Amino acid sequence: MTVSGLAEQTSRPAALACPHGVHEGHCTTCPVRNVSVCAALASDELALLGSLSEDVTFADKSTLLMQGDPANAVYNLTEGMVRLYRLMPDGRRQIVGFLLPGDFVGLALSQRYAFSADAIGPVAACRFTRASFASLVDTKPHLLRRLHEAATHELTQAQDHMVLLGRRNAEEKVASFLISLRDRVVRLGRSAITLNLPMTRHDMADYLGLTLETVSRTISKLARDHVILVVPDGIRLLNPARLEQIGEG
Amino acid sequence: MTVSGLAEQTSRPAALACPHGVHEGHCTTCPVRNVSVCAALASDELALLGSLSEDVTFADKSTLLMQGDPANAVYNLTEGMVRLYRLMPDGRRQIVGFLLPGDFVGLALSQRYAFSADAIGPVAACRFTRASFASLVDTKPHLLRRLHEAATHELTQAQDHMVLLGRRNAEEKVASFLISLRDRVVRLGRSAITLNLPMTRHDMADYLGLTLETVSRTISKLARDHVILVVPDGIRLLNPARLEQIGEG
DNA sequence: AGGATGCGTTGACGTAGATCAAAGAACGGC
DNA sequence: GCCGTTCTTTGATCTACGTCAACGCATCCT
Repeated sequence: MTVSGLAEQTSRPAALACPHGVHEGHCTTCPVRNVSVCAALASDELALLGSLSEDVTFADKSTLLMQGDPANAVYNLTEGMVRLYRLMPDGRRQIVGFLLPGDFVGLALSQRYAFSADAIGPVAACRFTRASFASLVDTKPHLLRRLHEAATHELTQAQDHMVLLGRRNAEEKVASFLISLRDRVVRLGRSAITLNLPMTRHDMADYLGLTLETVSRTISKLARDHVILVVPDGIRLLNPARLEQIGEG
Repeated sequence: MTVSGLAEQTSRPAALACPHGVHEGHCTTCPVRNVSVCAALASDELALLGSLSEDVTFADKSTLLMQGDPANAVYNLTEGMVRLYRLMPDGRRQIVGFLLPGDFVGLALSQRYAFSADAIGPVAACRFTRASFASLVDTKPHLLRRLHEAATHELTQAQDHMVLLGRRNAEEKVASFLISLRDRVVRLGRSAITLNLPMTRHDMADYLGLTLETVSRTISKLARDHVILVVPDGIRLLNPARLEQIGEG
């Protein structure tokens, strides 16, 4: 599903943007050029980082890593979307974040993963072994500094999300979810008025502390009130052949 | 108020305990001996850190720092309790954490504070200027590493709290709040069966995403069910003179 | 002493959102 | 094509928690 019509917001500074101006916006094709670390690295380090990584892909719904597993790898997303979540023993799930291209998974450098992660649709990523990543970090203080900044930024976002979960109603939750996702997508250099939502209502609900029915009703209401415009299938809309079929139908 | 009777839990590892075994448990009298950084510091660095800090106190309800203010200082709590919170424009509040002795405030090393902090009861702390703390960190990679570990640990706790806020009911929220606070106090070397709760019902509610009435009712219910034992005033209970007065009354 | 203030508890009642249920759309497999 | 599965939407109903209100108890101030 795709929604559009979100009012433009004063954009927050791109916290992880490359201060060298070497890269135009985010660089998502290769992790060594990813803005969240590139700025701290010299060219020989970039080469080293590149030699340490390998490209991997994940199918829809496949698992990148599981909560409690030994943290053997660090991933950098290059294509697609990933959900991070915690499961309670009785099956209740809390999604703690969605990852977009350019984001890292498993950066904590702790012994075990604190959450599970799986692919929403096809995903491409760069994989580092934890050992090589950790040893690289050990020898490059400025890289650690970047890492710490990234962790700090995540912490701020986590606090934002606590406010959302604890003190916002359903409509506010859905609205700020759409806006913050829109802002992140914009920072990747994508469209500001149309937003693709590859995750299910269930995913959104588990992210927002709601049920899938409430999410569905709330989105319906936002569309009814003309706050957003729902485009059930953006791909088909943009495909003339299929459009004709719709016209014929 | 004080509660007791919380069942013993398998204790989590003290993530920030001093691995050198130099200190018995937490050292709360002075920040330079605080376990969360001590392990990474040599004696000359400890001395330097000590010379950079100054002891300060805060009265009940006074403000240590405010969201959005320039982050000029880092504090290390030595006595008392502090609440960290975000305010929404309409006054709704989300408490994102309570600090105990040994905890740091303002460690993010970012330009501005991401939350407000104020004292719950009298508080003692050590204060570092941000500049001196940051320059010290700049020259000591291993200290930065400790800092990053601390941030990572906080992030894990933040995710725990998201699960609580998004997917637990009122009774589960209050129960896990009491248990996790108990665990933290135990790690400070204090009593495991009695827990002091200096914050108000309102504070707990704003931490747990509830109203103060629901918190009050839930605690009453836990006491009625003999899950916890509520001691309205532990100080007075332990004071023989006052006890006699109660006996006379 | 007496009034104001803050905090906690409890009751009565209202409601946002959960739960239960049904149906349709899209998709993949055979 | 048909069937099973997954996802979404919508309606009806229920309930956990919020809201409103009253009251008791400390503490503090004058």
